[in-house]
Amino acid sequence: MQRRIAHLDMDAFFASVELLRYPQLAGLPVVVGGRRGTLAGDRLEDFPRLRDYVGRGVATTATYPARALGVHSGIGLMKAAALAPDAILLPANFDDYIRYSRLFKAAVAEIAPLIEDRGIDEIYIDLTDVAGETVELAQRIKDAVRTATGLSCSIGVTPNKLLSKIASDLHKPDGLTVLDYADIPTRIWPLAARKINGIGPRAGEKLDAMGIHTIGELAAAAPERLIEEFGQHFGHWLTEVAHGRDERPVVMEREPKSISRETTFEHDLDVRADRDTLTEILVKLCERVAGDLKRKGYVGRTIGLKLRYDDFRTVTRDVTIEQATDDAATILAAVRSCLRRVPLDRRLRLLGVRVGTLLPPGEAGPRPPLPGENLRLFD
DNA sequence: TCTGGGGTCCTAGGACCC
DNA sequence: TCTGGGGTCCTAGGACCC
Repeated sequence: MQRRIAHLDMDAFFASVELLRYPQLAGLPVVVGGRRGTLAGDRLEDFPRLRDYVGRGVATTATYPARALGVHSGIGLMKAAALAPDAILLPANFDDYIRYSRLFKAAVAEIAPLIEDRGIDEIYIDLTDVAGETVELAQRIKDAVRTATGLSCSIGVTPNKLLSKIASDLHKPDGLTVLDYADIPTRIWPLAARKINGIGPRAGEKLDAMGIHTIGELAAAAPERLIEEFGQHFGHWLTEVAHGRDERPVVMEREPKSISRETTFEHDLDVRADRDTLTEILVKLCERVAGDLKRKGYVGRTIGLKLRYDDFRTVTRDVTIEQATDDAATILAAVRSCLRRVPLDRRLRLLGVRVGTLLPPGEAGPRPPLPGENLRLFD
């Protein structure tokens, strides 16, 4: 039986939440990003402008008027300032966004409970067993989200997650798009291959170089050629998605695989001259990761260190310890052993700490045997 | 004055085991 | 002048996503 899967994406989520608080900014180019700062007053002329920003932040979200000027999420704020110097720059208020995220998800769950979380502003919804005609149902969900939050969203409904993700983006903002397999040649194939979730900048570039620009051209490409260029797994997947095939289920719960914290410094730090500062940062990162683990009730066995040099090269080292932990001092000791294995001949711009191989609450059983420990002869 | 922070998944080689 | 084959775990890096 054919499924009915929705993808719901909040429109310019962070920026839209900010506009609820500052309605006087409606219709203006607004960018959310940068380090936290405080706003002075409510008058329009008191809001900080992009042109005054100095630092290493990136844009998290931009309102549609800001996007029209070329400011998209992920762009460096200094670069964005060159494109839209008069745009208003607001610091992110994550507590607010989490609050609104819970509100919209709860509103959807009242109508359709089978929801998969895809981050703070996106969900998949399995509507297969929910009664009602598709367009009316999708409109009901949009209305419920608006009533609960005052915010608009875009929805795509199709037989699978892959197509719904593409469909929800087709008529943003405030979109409602329903597609079936029969629509693939006319609605999906003309789109750029990069529109497929999972084809990023690198794969997109490589496809371009192969003369494959649209999803239709990808569907027409010889599967053997794609496998030759991209490997068995990814190559085969490219053929499948180009034809709109995707059987992934909507999954409600998932155990986390790792928990991490990282920070980019205001300016690059020198390993010798700034060693005390770096030490302090690393200790704090370990404490924050340990706090996250405790709060969420996990322990982990793989402790990782990440660092990024001033030339943006990133290296990681990790070590697996015997006993899973959520203890800051234990994590720090493991991080220290990682630090000894990494070249420290350049200035640093980032440090990060990660704990993986997590055990869910209550499953922190006996440590697994070390290699060679279970020595048995002749069995 | 380029390029955040928190994640997942895949690949690939070596160690080790049966 | 022979030296399998399959499996898991560990580590490092990279692509990608929100």
